[in-house]
Amino acid sequence: MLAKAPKGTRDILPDEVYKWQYIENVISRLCENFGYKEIRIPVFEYTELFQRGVGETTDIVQKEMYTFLDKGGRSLTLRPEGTAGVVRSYIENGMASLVQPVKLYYNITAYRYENVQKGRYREFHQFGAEVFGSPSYLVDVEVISMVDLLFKRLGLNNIELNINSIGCPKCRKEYNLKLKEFLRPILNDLCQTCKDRYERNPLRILDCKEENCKKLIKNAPALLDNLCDECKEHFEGLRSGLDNLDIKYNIDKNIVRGLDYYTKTVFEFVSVNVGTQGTICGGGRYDGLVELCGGKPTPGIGFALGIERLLMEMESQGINIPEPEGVDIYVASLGEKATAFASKLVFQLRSEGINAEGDLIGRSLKAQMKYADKINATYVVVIGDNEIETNKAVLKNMKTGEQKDVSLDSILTRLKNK
RNA sequence: GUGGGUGUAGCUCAGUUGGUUAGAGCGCCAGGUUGUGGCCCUGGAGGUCAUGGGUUCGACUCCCAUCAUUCACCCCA
Repeated sequence: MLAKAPKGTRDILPDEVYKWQYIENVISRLCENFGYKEIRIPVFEYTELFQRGVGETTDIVQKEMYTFLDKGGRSLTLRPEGTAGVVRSYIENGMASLVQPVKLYYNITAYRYENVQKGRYREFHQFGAEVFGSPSYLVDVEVISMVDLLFKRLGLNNIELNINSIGCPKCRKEYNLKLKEFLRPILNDLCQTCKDRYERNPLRILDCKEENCKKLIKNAPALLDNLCDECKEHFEGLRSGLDNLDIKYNIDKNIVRGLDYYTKTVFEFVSVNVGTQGTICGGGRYDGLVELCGGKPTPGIGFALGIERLLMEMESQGINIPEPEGVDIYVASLGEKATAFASKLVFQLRSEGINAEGDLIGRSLKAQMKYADKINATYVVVIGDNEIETNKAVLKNMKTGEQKDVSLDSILTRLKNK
C-alpha cells in the first residue's frame, strides 16, 4: 500500500501531461473568446454547502461525499462538483455588485466516493462555467455554444446535444401533482427506489432504468408538455437561439439530471459511439440556487465537462494532440575541461531561451550520442580536449547526420541563430 | 452497496497433465578498441510468481480466504 495510489485516483505521467496542457490551453483561449474569467476555489468546503447546494435527495450527497472532521471539529467535504463552491464564492465576495452578468469558468478536480469503472474515477477533472445575473435564454444559448465550439476546436465529431426543460418551481409543482396522480395506481409495482422517490422527488422516477418501471411510466405525462407560459417561452427561445447558431440538438424529455438545483433548461453532450459513460458534459439553469445558498435571488446557469471522458473520446476518435517540442541542443563533452565548458555553454543557451541539455552522469561519448537521440535533440555539439585546444567544436545535425566545425568563441551566437 | 473478469520483471505477455536454477519481446544500463546516435550483435541489472492458509513427496500451476485491479448495474463528469 505504501507505493500505491488510492483507489480511483491516478497519476498523470510526464508522457501524457502534454495532452492535458493542450486541452487546458484550448479551454482558456475559448473562455477568453467568450469573456469568461477564471476562478479558483478551494478543494474542500463546509459540508452544509453541498448538502444544501447539491441537494439532500441526490446520490452525491446521500452516498458519494468524502466528508471528514478537521481538528477543530468542523465537518468538511471534498468538493463533489464545482457549482456549489462557485455559488458560495459569488455570494461571499459580493459579486452581485460587479458588472452583470458575471461569467466564470474553472478547471478543477472533484471527488466522489463511487465504484470505479471506465471513465469514472474517485478523483476526476472537470472544466466548468457558470453565469450569474441573467434569466435570458440567450445565456443558455451562449453556454451551450461554448461547449459546442470547444468540441469543434478539438476536432471532435459525433457528439450529440440533448436538451430538455424541467420547468420552474411554479410549473413543477403543478406537474408533480399530475405526475403523482398518474403514478398512484401503479405505485406498488414500481421498484423500491422509485417508491422512495414518490414523495421526495417524483420527477426522478422518470429517469429510472429498471425495465419494469420504464414500461409502467412509458405514458407518464412529460414535464416538457406541462410547462408554464414563462418556461415554455424560455424553452422556445433556447431552441430558436440554437437554430440561429446552427447548433443541432435533440429534445430528450427524459433528461432530468441528478442534481436538485436545476430549473428550466437542462442539457447534456453525449458521445455517440456510446461507451457506458457517454455523458461528456452536463449542465443546466439553476435560478433558485443562489438564494438557496443564502444570496439574493439571482438567476444562474452552468455546466461541467469531464476531462477524462473528453480525452477518452478524443482518443477513440483518433485525434492527434501535438507533442511538445523536444530539446534543441545537446552538448556532449569529453574530459574535465570540456565538461566545465559544456556546462557553462548549456547554461548560456538556456539563458537565451534555448532548450539545451548536457551530460549529467559522466557517460561515454557514444552513450551521450544515444541519449541525445533518445531525447530527440535537433543538434549536438561535441566538445572535447581537442576542441578546447584548437578552439573549434563539432556541430552535428541529428536529422541529416551532417556535421561541421564551428569556432568555440562564436558557438553561442551560432547556436542562437539555429 | 451488488455481480463478472484478472493478478508472473518497469511495460505487454508466455509458462506444457502440478516436477527441481521462472522465460520472451520492449524498455533500462554497459560493451562491439583508440572521440559520434538511429540498424545490428553481445552481456548485465531487475521477480517474496498479489498476500495468507490448505491439498501434495513436490504448487506459478489445484482448493479456500483476503487484498488489489478492471468491467458492468445504480448514479453521474
